[in-house]
Amino acid sequence: MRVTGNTRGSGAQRSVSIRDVATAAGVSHQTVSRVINGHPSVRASTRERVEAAIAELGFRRSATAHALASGRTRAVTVLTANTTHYGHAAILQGVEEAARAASFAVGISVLDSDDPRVVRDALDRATDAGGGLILIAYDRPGVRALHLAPEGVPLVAAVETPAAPPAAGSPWVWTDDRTAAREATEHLLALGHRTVHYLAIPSTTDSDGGAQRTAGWREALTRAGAVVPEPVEAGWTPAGGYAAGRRLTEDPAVTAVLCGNDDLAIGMLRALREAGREVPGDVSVAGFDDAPHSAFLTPALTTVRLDFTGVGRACFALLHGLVEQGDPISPHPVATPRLIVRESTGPAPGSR
Amino acid sequence: MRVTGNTRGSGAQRSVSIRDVATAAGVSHQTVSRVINGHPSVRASTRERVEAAIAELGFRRSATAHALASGRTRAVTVLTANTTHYGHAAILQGVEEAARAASFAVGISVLDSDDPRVVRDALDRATDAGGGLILIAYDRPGVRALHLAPEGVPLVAAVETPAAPPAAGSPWVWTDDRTAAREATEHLLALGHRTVHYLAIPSTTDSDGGAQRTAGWREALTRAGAVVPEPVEAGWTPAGGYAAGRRLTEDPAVTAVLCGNDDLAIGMLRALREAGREVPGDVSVAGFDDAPHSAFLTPALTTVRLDFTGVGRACFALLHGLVEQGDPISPHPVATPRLIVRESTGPAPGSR
DNA sequence: CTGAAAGCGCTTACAG
DNA sequence: CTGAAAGCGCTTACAG
Repeated sequence: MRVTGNTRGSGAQRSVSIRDVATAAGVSHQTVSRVINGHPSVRASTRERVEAAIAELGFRRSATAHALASGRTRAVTVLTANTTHYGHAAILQGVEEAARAASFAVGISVLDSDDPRVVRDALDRATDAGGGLILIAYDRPGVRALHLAPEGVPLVAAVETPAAPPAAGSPWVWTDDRTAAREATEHLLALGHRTVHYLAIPSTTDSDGGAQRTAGWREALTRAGAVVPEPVEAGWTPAGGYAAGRRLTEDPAVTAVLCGNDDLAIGMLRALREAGREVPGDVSVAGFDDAPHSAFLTPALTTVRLDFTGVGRACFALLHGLVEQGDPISPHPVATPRLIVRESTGPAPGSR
Repeated sequence: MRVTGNTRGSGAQRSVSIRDVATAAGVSHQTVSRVINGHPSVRASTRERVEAAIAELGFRRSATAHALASGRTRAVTVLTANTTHYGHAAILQGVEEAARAASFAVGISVLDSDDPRVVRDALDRATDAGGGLILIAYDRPGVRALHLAPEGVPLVAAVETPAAPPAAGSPWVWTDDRTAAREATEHLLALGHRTVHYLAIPSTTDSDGGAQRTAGWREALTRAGAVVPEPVEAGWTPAGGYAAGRRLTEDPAVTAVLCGNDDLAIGMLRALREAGREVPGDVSVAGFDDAPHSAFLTPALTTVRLDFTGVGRACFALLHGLVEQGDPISPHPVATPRLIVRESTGPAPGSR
């Protein structure tokens, strides 16, 4: 869109440049540049005159010209497979919040599939804009983007809990899902359940030790000497949880189900209800996320609260440090997840 | 961030310019510009050479330089009060989808409050980037932004259903909430309920006839000769619906409640449950939105499906037409909402 | 402390 | 059909 040359009477139009300000203040455009960049070596009186002219003319620096001339784009773009899932949306919110505080613009680009061409194209477009990249690598498209991202582009990723401590310099942020899954499972075990079944979100870690949410669950089971059932992958949505849940409800031995996210738990709850099984009387259900509505479900959902907004903020902070001060990257987990016990989990049937 | 001058061995670095391509192809950078812009007057053989050079060097046009030189930024930024509410997130998804298809970048800026300074600041920052604006004006911050937006900046807004047909040239997109609310209310009335109570989301229309969702509800009631209870404003969240719901449940005359969105309905459902009232046996509840989990609640929620993604796509299409072809703006509603009857609504108690 | 010059990577007229 | 020149609105050294 044309942003130059059409100053309407209304005024809010961009068109006043650094040169206009310079003329009005009786200095060179150079000096105006120094003032807007907070350069120290400007006489106080000069600075004041320039600032007055800026205020009067309503000058705003062109982000475009600044980016081109300086080689630094004050922007990040987040690549994500989805904007409507609670976790993804909350991360975006966190990024935006932190970016705004630092006067960075935030772009968004959604990854439609994990087709390499699609992902590469998204990466290219995000890179074209200049600025850094934040990847939400919780799913296949995101992980693919992480693998395909070009060298040299500043980048931070929100990832699943890594199996092993990542190499220093890996620009990763995560929550400690393994511990969280273990605790949730232990909670269920302590309630007298013989074992805990697991409805998994799709795993993204093909090779290196598997998903840590799954690992934490398995660990708790193993420690307790419980049978470890086959985890069932259910996707991300309530519909997925429902479909997988219907199969699980056919097995009377199932008395406790841990779900990879709250949406899955909602589907599971529904499947249980249709099968005539009481929650938590017959079956206990726990989720992951603590989405805003989870506390208001009936039964209110026991779930692991994950600080997605914090993950978003941390991603931005890391990236910002990287591009502004050239900070060394240290991969790090963000705030520990916390188990919120509500109504959907209870004593195993016949355990008392 | 620095995007120039550091071509790592890995290659994916930006640094090859139009001039590099020109040299490689043995033409002027001018001609390269023509080729990448699809200008017709380039000899086929020349074009091929240039295209080969582009492919070989991995050239990508700098969006920044293009924007500065041409005065057109191929980008839109969406201003919204929230990214986690389903409706807002789905609109964003729709915008992104359409923008991607048109090779536009999409930025996002969240409006923290309706404080004019905050809103003006967000508007300024969004404008600095160049490109057009899409406002989600479903709430006070968004409506404030609509009022405060500078003239001359290309802009489209997703708005509540206007009370009167807007002036030609108003860059607005909406769903027909009035009809939708009327139909949902009629559905409840047809079930034998004496009247329908209304849990409202905050209205943004101060002056011009009030919220159309409310108006549609009122209209249905009036036509049926039913008592019109005072609508109760409940915010946007499940917590808000719950709080307002608790008050409503104290009134035994309440047998049907229409909620301004599904989150409110979830809170209402919870309040009813705690009060020991059956749904739909004692009280019927209907929502607005048809969020993905609404079909899986117990009871599954009767609700009005709103095509938020379609709204997002329409917003972009309008804006795109405006900035690219200078299309005249025609304000228009998007796909008609549809009532989805599920389990949470049923015959009035004692009506049969 | 401040200004004149050159340049960021493109596009836009203007010539030919 | 193609090239040389000027310019978009800034910043970055370089002088003084």
